[in-house]
Amino acid sequence: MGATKTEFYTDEQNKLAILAKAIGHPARVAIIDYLLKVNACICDDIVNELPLAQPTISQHLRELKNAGIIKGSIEKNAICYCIDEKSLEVLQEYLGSITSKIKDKNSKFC
Amino acid sequence: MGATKTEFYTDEQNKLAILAKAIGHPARVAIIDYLLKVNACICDDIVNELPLAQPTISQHLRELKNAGIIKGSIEKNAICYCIDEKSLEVLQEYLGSITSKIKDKNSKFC
DNA sequence: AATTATTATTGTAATATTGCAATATATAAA
DNA sequence: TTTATATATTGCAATATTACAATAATAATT
Repeated sequence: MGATKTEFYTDEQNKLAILAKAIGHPARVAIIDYLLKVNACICDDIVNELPLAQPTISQHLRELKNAGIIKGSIEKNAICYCIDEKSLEVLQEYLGSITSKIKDKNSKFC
Repeated sequence: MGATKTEFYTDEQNKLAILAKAIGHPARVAIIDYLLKVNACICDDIVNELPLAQPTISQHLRELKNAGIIKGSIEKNAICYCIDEKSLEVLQEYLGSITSKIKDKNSKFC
């Protein structure tokens, strides 16, 4: 026990869960916010911005990257990270479809 | 170590992370999908729908409820769960603001 | 080549999550 | 009141996540 039964769910359900999970930590929300604020790619500035050690930031960046939320490219001797809006749109559209479905049906069930 | 440094982040960052985290498990995505499919409130039908034991479902429902994603009301001798679109909209709008910001700036940084 | 700066990896401790059996609770029906 | 039905709680084992120190790897600079 203890392990998620990934194989039971649809690919879409798993994909959405992976995306949401990646955003599901305040440090990673803060990283996303920071990447937006500075308008682009940042490297170890994040380490100075957040109260976390460099390996921890690196770990969070990897998780965001694995989920497809950010992408990184080599820039001089640093790595340049920025947001990949495509995957965020997937999640956004999912949420949008839910809220619009509920509104369409104007359901007042509970 | 091991504990998230919640107190450092803004309330909004923590709130968004809690919402996203709640969606960040395929079982909970499946529960949301099912609640939508049957168009309303469901009780232990979820237990028959998903490959998880009743206590596990109950636990996932509690997490969705704590995050404000679903709400439950007592209905006969069962409890009637359905989606509370308000909190999903918060997350949706956050994601929307990100993607539109990126598109506005038409940034090609990496 | 040695130094510096930036990011990644490894190992590990603390904590959190996932899942379930067993049990408890609560309400409806008999 | 007993029985059946639906949901919640507790306790526990397995697994995953979070965070960091130490170290490695990589690339630019001197």
